[in-house]
Amino acid sequence: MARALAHPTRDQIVLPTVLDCLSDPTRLAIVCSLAGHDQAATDLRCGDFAGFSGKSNLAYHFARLREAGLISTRVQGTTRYMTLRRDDLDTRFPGLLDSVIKSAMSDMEPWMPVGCRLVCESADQLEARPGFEPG
Amino acid sequence: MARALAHPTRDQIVLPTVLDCLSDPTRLAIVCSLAGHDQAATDLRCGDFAGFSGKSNLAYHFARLREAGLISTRVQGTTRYMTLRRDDLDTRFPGLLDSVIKSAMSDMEPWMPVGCRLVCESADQLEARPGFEPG
DNA sequence: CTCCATGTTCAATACATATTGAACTATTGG
DNA sequence: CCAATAGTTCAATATGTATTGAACATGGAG
Repeated sequence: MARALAHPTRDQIVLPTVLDCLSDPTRLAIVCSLAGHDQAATDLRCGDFAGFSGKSNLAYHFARLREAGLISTRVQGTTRYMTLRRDDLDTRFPGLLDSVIKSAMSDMEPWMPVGCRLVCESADQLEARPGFEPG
Repeated sequence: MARALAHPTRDQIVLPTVLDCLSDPTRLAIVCSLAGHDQAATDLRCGDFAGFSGKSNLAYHFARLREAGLISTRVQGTTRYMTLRRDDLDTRFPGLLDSVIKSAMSDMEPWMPVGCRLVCESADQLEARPGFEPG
């Protein structure tokens, strides 16, 4: 069921909700990972963030990010691929996402959840994915 | 007592805390008011935000803003004058404050607490202040 | 000194949040 | 069909948050 998940429209995205989403260290790290992955060949799956927290906790955070309009989730089989809604966010709040990500990247150490570097600093695990073929 | 309130150092300011502060509609409105008041002759007092909420609730929000490093509070007699820590924030998180404020200003209506326009849209009350003298 | 205004502190409340583990629902592959 | 995989949903918990009103502290004005 629920083949297509509910996403807010561009103009349903509201600033306080977005900021609240970004204020959580785990979610901020997720967003940074997605941003750093922007031009890669594949989107990231839930499982790629296994180092961040437990599965059920990740599902919770992904739902919050999706409902706030920060990410879009594409369902494909049993896996879900996530993308940052860059265009929508840049249109709605110009410059916001860039400055947040840049600020976050410059000093993550104090607040970043353990295991984030797995996704942030390398794409090695991508090649380790079953069925992965480089572009 | 407590002639000088505790303020965090510039490098003690952390991104998630700042975002969390800005994610509350009341605090976001306060910050916007302070930003819009930047080049005026006087700083804003607690009482200038009376329309936002009750006194004790405002004290709570101002403490949060101060402890997060967003505003600095100068005590003078029984009144407290507030300023945005623009330089510190711009140094620490370049572009962040501007984009947040610009985004907030562009569509406040949906989330802004009642009474905000009192401070945002006019400076009439400044002249109504006891002892106010225009520059 | 006494009144008044400004703002804080405290206790109580109602509510939201992040995190956990266990149970459940698909979907894929042998 | 069977087993494994990916991820959700639910219930429980612990903790943080915003908001309120009443009581308190402090400084200025008559």
